[in-house]
Amino acid sequence: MSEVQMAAKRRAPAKEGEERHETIYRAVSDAIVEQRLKPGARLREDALADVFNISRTGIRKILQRLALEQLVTLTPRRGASVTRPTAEEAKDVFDARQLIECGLMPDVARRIGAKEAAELREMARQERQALRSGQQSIAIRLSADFHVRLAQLSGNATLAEFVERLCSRSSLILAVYGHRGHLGCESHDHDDLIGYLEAGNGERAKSFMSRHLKAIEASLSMVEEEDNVPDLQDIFGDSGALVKPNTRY
Amino acid sequence: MSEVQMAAKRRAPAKEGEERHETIYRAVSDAIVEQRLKPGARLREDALADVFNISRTGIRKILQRLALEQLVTLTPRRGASVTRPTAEEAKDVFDARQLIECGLMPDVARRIGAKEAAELREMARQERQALRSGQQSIAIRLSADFHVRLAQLSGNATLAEFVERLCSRSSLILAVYGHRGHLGCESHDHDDLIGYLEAGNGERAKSFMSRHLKAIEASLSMVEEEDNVPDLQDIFGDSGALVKPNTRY
DNA sequence: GCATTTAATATTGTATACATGAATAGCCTA
DNA sequence: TAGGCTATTCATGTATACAATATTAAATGC
Repeated sequence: MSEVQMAAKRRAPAKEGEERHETIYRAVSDAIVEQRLKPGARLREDALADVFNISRTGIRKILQRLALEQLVTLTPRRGASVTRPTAEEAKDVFDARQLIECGLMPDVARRIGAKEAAELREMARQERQALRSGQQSIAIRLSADFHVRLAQLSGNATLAEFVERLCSRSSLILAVYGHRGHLGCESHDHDDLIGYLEAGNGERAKSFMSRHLKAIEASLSMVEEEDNVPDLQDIFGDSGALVKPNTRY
Repeated sequence: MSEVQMAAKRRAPAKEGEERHETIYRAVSDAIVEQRLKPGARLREDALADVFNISRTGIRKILQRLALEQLVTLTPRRGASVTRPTAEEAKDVFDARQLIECGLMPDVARRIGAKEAAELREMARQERQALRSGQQSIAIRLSADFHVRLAQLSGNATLAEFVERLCSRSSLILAVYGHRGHLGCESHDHDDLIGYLEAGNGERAKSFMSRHLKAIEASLSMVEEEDNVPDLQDIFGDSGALVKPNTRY
């Protein structure tokens, strides 16, 4: 049993229904964002229900929420699986982040205070630490958290929620298209950004954020991964016929 | 089972589950957007289940989706009701529209063709017609449809979806804070906008959209409606003590 | 031996029954 | 008669049973 499952089970008994569902939602969401559940992975209702000790009813509710956030894909009569973002979706997501996150920087610069800046620095520190200790998945999530917190500081809850969704999906995109060893966010980018914001320089922060996001996007290798069930005919073509069947499988 | 229910069941025939749910979702969503279901209205699961001849299970699924889109508010153990947007939410929504819709105009101007322009003009025409014939609720929805279609033309599905949600919520905001007789969108604004877009003048379209949205927002009367259970202490304060109890209620 | 059809199995879709908690009405008391 | 308490009613939360469909395995024909 994985750590997620164990943790969830330990937490399971003493919680009220409402909070319980939220906990499970976070557990699944985190597992996806941190790539412990990889794109394409099937999420069977029974299995999840067993793991979290609730009935399928509750699981379905959570899966639907995740589906609306586009972290999982719900195929009728086929069930749920972790979304595998396409290259086009990846482009859309990063374009959206350019528009929204950059657009928010002036507002953030206007509203940020010493307390908020300190909080952000602490988040950036944790992120660096995770990177140093090789916990790349954790680092990805912390990075997303940083961007979300930033958006929240703009004071616009609606746009902050959009950014939250975009960051979740970005984590998924990084998980699929990112190079191992080269995490999206450069180590000190976030600290630099905080500096500009704290100095009240919204425009500087805006252009920095733009470059920051462009850098992340540029670091991706946008090759669509093979299907789970690859079209062998397509892969081997005629040459495949030259090989005896059982030498490969 | 009563005869009425039997008859209704016979009537409800040929749709597949998937499509059926989508139909019901649209029915409820439209009713909310068109103000046939007013903010604050309770949406009892049994009642909806009866109306649409499905079990509460399906209704709950739909209510949850609407809740995630913030068209309905789900209060634990109290059920669902049509969301009553606060003034702050209204501001957030219109700020978000400023950022996103205006930001999309250059893209739209680049991608729009004769066919798309014609389609938009037809939508604008229908909207004017609805206005002329006094169908204000319909006009509000058509206006939202116009803005959504526009966003879709940008080619960014993610941002288009955001705009869709913002427009739905805007309809709710208009329903609550809008003056009767003064619909948000001026009659010919949309036609003018199409002109700029078709001319490929993205920057002009952008600034026009900005003014257009500002005009809508400015037309609202942002007075929060009284609560269902007003805080009398807060309202009357000390002066309330000077009045004999039974002269007011 | 391979392909195609058919049976078995597994998984999701839907409805319903029961449990839990909230709102309400009636009752009792002061 | 007003205030508070209790019992009833009503609505939602949750689990489970059953139905429908997809997947897998087996069997049969070519």
